[in-house]
Amino acid sequence: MANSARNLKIRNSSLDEIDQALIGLLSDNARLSHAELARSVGLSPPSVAERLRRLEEEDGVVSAYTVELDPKALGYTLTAIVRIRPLPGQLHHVEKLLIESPEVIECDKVTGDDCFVARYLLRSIDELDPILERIAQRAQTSTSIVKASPVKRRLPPVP
Amino acid sequence: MANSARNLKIRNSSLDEIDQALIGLLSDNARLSHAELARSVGLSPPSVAERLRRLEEEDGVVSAYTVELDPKALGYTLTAIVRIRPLPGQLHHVEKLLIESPEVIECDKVTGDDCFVARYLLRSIDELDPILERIAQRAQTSTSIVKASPVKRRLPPVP
DNA sequence: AATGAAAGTGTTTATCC
DNA sequence: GGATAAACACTTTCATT
Repeated sequence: MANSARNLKIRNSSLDEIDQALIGLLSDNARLSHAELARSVGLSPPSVAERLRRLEEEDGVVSAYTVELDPKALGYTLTAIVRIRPLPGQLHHVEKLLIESPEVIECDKVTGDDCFVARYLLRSIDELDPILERIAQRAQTSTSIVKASPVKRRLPPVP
Repeated sequence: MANSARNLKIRNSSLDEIDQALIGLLSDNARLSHAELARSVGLSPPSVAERLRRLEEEDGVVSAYTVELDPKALGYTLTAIVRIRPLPGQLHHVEKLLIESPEVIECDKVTGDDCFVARYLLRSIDELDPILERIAQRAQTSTSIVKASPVKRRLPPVP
């Protein structure tokens, strides 16, 4: 599976051009049929199905097919990146608070003075202060508002 | 489309339970067939197709179907979050450098002292210093290594 | 908004190379 | 690893409610 001998092959050499093409096509539209993919890469549909099975189950390179939602269309007009340094003894409370906040769409625990880096989706700037006030009881925070996203979330380079 | 009168409906009221269920099912597996989705939500396949068309084209809530790749399976063992403050006059050079670096999988331009927050995927810790050295000519940086991800990238809350 | 029917496509399994 | 063929399943369009 993902940690088998075959995996070493991927880390050390690379996926062939057809696998790369399949990943590229699916990253643009994960709902393309095997038949459509097959026409694009010049293989038969069963061959495409077998390659995808290997990418998913053997190599573990493809971990999921998912949907992207447009935050704006859902009314989220603002993204904030908040660095959070819990006060002594508050680390677990803070981590739990972040995990249980649905407006936190991503949170990493990092080295350095700031323990957490969280990404918040907000409906308006008015939501920010109450959120920070709640954390302020347990942590120091440093907030940045996202003005633009020069690199929107993209795939890891495929070797 | 995404900015029509219908969009106001979504911002102010909400998607119904079936639309929410469809989004939930597709977020787990974007390749589910209309037939499978229809069985799960208790509608016919053409009704599911029509609802998805509206979510995509009219509401603009569903913006894409995509694939997730496992960074580990591709040999990326480390994630770094780097805050970057360009030196005077270097802002555009720095932004271009970030956009053109494939190891940067996400970068936001933010308010505050740090101008950019970039997420790097690295094959080993040895890659970090050369990357930072290159930026150091044009910007001050502050680097955090990701130790854990209490909240992995998740969808915006659907009202 | 949703349905059923029908025509057109797509998927999957087995077999062969 | 890949192809073909055949049985089965799904998608899409349209008329209907």
